[in-house]
Amino acid sequence: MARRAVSDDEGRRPTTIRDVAAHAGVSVATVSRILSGTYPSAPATRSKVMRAVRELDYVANANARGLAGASSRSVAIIVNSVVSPHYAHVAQGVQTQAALEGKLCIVGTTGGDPERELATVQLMRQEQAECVILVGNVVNDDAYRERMAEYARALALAGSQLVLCGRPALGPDVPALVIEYDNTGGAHAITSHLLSAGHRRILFLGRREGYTTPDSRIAGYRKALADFHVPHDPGLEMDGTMERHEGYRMIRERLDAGPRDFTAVFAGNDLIAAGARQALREHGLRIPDDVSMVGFDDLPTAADIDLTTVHVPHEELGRTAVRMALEHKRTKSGVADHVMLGTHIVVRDTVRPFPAEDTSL
Amino acid sequence: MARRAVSDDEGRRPTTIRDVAAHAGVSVATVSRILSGTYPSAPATRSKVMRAVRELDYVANANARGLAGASSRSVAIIVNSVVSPHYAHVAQGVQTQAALEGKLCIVGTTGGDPERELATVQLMRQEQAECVILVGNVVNDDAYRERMAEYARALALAGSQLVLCGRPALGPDVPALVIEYDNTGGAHAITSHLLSAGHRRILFLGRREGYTTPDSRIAGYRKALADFHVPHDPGLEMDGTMERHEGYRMIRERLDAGPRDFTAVFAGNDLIAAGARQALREHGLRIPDDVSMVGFDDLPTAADIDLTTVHVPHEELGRTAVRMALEHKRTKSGVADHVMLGTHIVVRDTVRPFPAEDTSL
DNA sequence: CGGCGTTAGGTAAACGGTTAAACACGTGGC
DNA sequence: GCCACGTGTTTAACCGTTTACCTAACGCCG
Repeated sequence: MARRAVSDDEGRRPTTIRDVAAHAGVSVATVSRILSGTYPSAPATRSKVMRAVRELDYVANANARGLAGASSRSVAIIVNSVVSPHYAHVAQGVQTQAALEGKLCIVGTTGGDPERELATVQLMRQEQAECVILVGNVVNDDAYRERMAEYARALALAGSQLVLCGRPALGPDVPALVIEYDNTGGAHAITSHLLSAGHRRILFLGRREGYTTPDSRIAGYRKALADFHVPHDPGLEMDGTMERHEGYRMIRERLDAGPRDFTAVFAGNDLIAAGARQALREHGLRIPDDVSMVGFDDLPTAADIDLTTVHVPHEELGRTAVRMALEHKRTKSGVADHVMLGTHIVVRDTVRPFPAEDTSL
Repeated sequence: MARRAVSDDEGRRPTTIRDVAAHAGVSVATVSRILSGTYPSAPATRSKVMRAVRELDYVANANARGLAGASSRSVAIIVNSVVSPHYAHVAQGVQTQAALEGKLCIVGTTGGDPERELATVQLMRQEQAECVILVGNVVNDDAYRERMAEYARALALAGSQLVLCGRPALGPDVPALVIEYDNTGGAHAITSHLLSAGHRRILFLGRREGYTTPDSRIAGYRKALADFHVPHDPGLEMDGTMERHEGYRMIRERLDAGPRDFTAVFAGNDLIAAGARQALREHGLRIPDDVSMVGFDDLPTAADIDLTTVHVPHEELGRTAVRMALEHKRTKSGVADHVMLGTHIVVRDTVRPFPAEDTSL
């Protein structure tokens, strides 16, 4: 008794495992076993089944499979935006490693809105994602952190795993993995690079109090100043977000406000650097002849403008996130749950020595 | 009769709709109906249920939901690579529109390998994606096309929908939507821009015979030459893929091979342009003073290097793909199934007039 | 006061797989 | 000749929802 006696060709029900079983003359269970591969089976049966699968062009229904308890699911990644190169490269790493492990990758974007981020995590929980990877910069707020910790616990309870990628840990007993990279160290190194070249008035572009990434970058900047015994002038730190046009705006405003009072620029990331560079050039200032400049991230754009910058292992960040999450789920919490990847500076051609009038070093 | 009498706190089964029903003192069906919202319900019952949901932190299992026939599923996008800006921007559009329609977005990458692309489509079919969006450049091969047509039919049969985004149609009776943009027109326009400025020897970078995107761009280039009665010199077309380092290589090889025999460069896309620009500068050639240059795509990098280029509506491409697919599924094939989005040139600062010695125009 | 439309909620059958347990069927040991 | 055994397959019980169908309760009117 066919479920549908009508013979309309259009809306025909897709082939199920039952159809395959019938076509091959075996039971449904046998087909399932042979397809999962995880069971002994007679070669003759096997080939019968495979032929049926091919002839009917059968593919298993992932929903049914997931429901029935077969584990292979998917990996979720949540980013601010797909077009931002920083996120894109991490996403690429996640995608690569996920494919390697035979899982697929569902992405959500938040546009930087913590509310949407929280909501998206819930969505991924619904979706039964094997792990949920949260990437990058976020507001550093207690209430937010507490909510996220709650979600981490909910995910763990559902057999999933929260991974924080490029952002600090939530707290000591929150079941989340953390993959960081050394923002402060990188910022310290590249600021030192400028200081060693003799620069003393270094403009920092992209401060944003209460946001994890700029906060730790500026911390490295300040520490380097202190190490070189250069007095810290808060007036040299400009507020702004990590976008190209913000870099443009900040330089613009600075130069419009009065005479130039800096010899070098530390852009919070390479995008800001690109925007800042354009504004500087529009003001007739050449890099590095008139002003030295460094950035952060080592995005492709840095190569275009020959920018000395800090290399961040974006793809490895993403790959490691997936690898660790899956590993952690296999061997229940045997491995480390917090790693810090290194950064290093990439010297190109945007820094010139500056003859220090005051060699207090 | 609890499924598990053991009281281990760790591996507790996640809460199901049954738990919610029990906790609220109603039946499972009622909970389901109230959560889907699509049913009358007494306010009292409603609030009881909502409270239970909140107290138990319940989220529905998407697999079960999908299995049981609730339609809201997900949108799949398949791209060459997430980090390539071209794909990233389309992906952003897809992601945006999907979120707007309340669906989430699963992505697959192919690395440009047709085999992997085919495999990924199968994966998405398993996953019950509402539509499968294939983005961008691909080999133009009959066998491949036939296989993809097969998959399009399989998807349609399973209630899904194949969408080709930025690539030509498969054939007249293949159930696939096509969202294209005007490669040939854009290439024609920007080549004309160079020709109008007096350039006659225009080097084309990034020919790749049998690939849809470069093929149609070079077609526009040739047509513009013909329209201006400029003899076509195949020696001015250089083979290469659409990557930055390829642009660098091509210029490098050209200039190493002999004296410069072109006054302008048409880079197959902006990435090639960026690479080519670097190679030209290393040879002491300035843009646009010594050599004019144009690109294609209008990626962010084009703004960095002030490149005159062709704007492609990447995000809109992605958004339209999702919108049309979903629309098409609602109103069975009422709407158009093939649209061509326009392109236009963006004039920046990489083209200078070239005093023509031969004004055959 | 009994019949009836309406409304809110319950019952149970799918959905398409997986998998533990039962089973059929030679095979070799005693 | 009987039994324990291993191999390959089937049977049937789930997995967590949705939803078609049914029922209880409640006015309302003749």
